[in-house]
Amino acid sequence: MGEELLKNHGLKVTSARLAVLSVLSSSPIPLTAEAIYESTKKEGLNLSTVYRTLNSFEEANIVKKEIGHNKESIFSLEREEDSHVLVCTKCHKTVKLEGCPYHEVNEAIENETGFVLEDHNTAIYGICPDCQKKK
Amino acid sequence: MGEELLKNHGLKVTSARLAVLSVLSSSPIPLTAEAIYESTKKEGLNLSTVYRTLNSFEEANIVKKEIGHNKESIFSLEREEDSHVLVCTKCHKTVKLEGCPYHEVNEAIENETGFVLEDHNTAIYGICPDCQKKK
DNA sequence: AATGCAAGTGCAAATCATTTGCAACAAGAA
DNA sequence: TTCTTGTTGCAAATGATTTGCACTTGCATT
Repeated sequence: MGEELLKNHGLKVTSARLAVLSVLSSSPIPLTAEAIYESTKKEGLNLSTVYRTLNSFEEANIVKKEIGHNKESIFSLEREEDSHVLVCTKCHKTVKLEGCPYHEVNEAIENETGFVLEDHNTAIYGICPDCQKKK
Repeated sequence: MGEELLKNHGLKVTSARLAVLSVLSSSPIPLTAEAIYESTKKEGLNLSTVYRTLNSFEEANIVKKEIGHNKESIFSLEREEDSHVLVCTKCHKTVKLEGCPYHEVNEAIENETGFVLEDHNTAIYGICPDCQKKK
């Protein structure tokens, strides 16, 4: 399944890329390079290969790279609809949001200032109701 | 002038802290630890002292720490009004915004989901009108 | 003003995420 | 199959930030 995708984006089909792609496509939330590396242990990928793969994917617009809660990069497949996820910084539970909550606001800023805003993150961090109780 | 501030927050008054404070208070935009270090060259501070100072300041809620455009931490004084800055990623020109553009949206998300959102960044990145023309 | 102790500091070394140089290797065009 | 070029592994480099340790300083207490 990943083969098509890779070819369409002008990338050679390799087992490393297929492995990374498969991990990403089965994850509902953005992952760190490290996490992807762990999930591909069976394929025996090298961590730097994972990084290089993710970077090619990003250039090819197959994945989106954002900055995670602790400054590490996190990667997720570029999906059609821009869905956003709330992530609890305590328990890592996640909740999907419909659409992009910041879309209108950003558009307004662009119109008022003439700036073109950088693509924003799809992961929004906070503390979930359960973890608030556990306080 | 910084002495009061430090004491009020239960921090010892040291020359390092006063120096960092003075650099921060005369900057309209958030700075990296490196930049602060450079600006305090005359005082001969050690870079790790700058980091430690900034971290104490953050714990004491004197400064706000955010993630800059290239993943480095950037620090700014915690000012009363939450003013936001647009920063051009090409020329680094900055534009102040009035108030917090994301306030209502975030509140809505909190109400809908029960999450308490993490404090968000005051630096918003994009490309300014001039740099767009220079394309 | 002298003293004592906890907190602050400099320095060098450690750490963490990420990148890079280089040699070996595999994908896909010819 | 062969050739060219992109891809990978490995180990070492990098850059931002942190930390261990010995020394110094702020400041509360004599």
